[in-house]
Amino acid sequence: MPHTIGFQCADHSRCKTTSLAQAEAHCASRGLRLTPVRRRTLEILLAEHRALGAYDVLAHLADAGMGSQPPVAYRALDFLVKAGLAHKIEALNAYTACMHPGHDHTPAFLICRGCQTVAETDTTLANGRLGAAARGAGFVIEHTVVEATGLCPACTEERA
Amino acid sequence: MPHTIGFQCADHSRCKTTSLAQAEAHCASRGLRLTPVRRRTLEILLAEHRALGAYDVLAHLADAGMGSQPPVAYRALDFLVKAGLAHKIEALNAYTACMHPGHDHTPAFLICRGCQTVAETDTTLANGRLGAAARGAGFVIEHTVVEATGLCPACTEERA
DNA sequence: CAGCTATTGATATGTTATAACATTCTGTTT
DNA sequence: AAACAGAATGTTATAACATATCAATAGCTG
Repeated sequence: MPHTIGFQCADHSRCKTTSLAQAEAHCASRGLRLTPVRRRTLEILLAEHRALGAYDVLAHLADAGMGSQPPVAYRALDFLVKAGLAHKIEALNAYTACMHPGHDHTPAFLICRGCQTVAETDTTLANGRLGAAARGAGFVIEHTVVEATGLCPACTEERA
Repeated sequence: MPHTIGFQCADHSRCKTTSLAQAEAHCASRGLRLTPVRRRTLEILLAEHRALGAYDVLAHLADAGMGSQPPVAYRALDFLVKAGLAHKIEALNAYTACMHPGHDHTPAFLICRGCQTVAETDTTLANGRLGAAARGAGFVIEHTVVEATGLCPACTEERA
C-alpha cells in the first residue's frame, strides 16, 4: 500500500508509479478499459495530493491534445470514480486519485485549506454513531461522504 | 428538542413552529438580526424535511415578493448557515434547516435518494477513526462533512 | 441629524455539470 | 474481410450552482 496520509508523502514519484500500476492491474482484472483519456486523467489527478476541479483536469487534457469540451473530463472522471480509482470531494466539487484502489473501503478525507492538500484515510462509519442512527431509523446506507477541512501540520505551523 | 430523525416526523407543523421559535430566541440572544428575508428563508427550508437548492429557495422568496436575484437567496442561506440555523448538504449542493439549533453539534445527515428526505443526526467524528487519523497526522480539524445517502424505510419497502 | 455599518437591490459574470446527438473505435460474428 | 453491436469519444448547446461588484437603503450610535 502507498502511504495513507498525503501530508507525509516523502517520495511522490514512487507513489504515482505505484498507484498507476495498481490502476492498470485493477482494470485488467475486471475487463475495464483504461483508455488513453482515462489513463491520462488519472495521471493528472495523481500528479499531486490535491483535488482538481473537472475544468482543471480538462485544461490539462487539452494541453495534452486530448479533448477540450467538459463532457470529456466528466466522463473520464465518472469512469475513474465508478471504477474506484478516484473520489469526488464533495466539499470542493473536485476530484482526487484514490490512494489504495481495490481495497474495498469507505474513504474519508482531510482537506487542508492552507495548501489544498487532500489526504485519504478510512472510516468505519457504519459501525459508529451514524451507522447506529441509520439502523435505528431503518435507513439503508449506500454511500457515505466523510470529509474534514482544517489545517495540515505545515500550514498550522506557518500561521503560528 | 424536536425529533432527531426526519423519517419519523409525525407532527411536522409542530416541528416547524418549534424550530422557528428556537431560531428567534437563538438570534435574539446573540444580537443576530433575523430579518424578513432570512426568516422567510428559514421558513421555506423548514417547510419540509428536504434539502432545497438555492434557486428553489429563491423561487419561493420571489413568490413571496422578496427578491428574485441569486445573491438574495445565497446571502440569506449564508447567514442561516453561519448562525447555525441551517446546514449545507454538500453531496446535493443544497440546504436544509437545522433540527436542533443552539446545541453545539457536529451534524451528520441521512439522505434518501428515493424521496429526497434529509434526516439530521449527530456524530462524534473527532473521537472516531478520522479524528484519530487527524491527530496522528497533526491535522487540525475545523469543519466536518458527514453525509450518507441511501434509502429510507418507506422507500426501501416501496422497492421491495 | 451626521456618520457608520449591516442589509438589500441589481447587474453581470464565473464556475460546475449534463443533455443530446453525431462520429469513431473495438471486438465479434459471419 | 464485411457487417454488426456496443463502448467510447467528439461536439454543440444549455442547465444548474455560485459570487464579484457597486448602488441604494435601513438601523444603530454618538
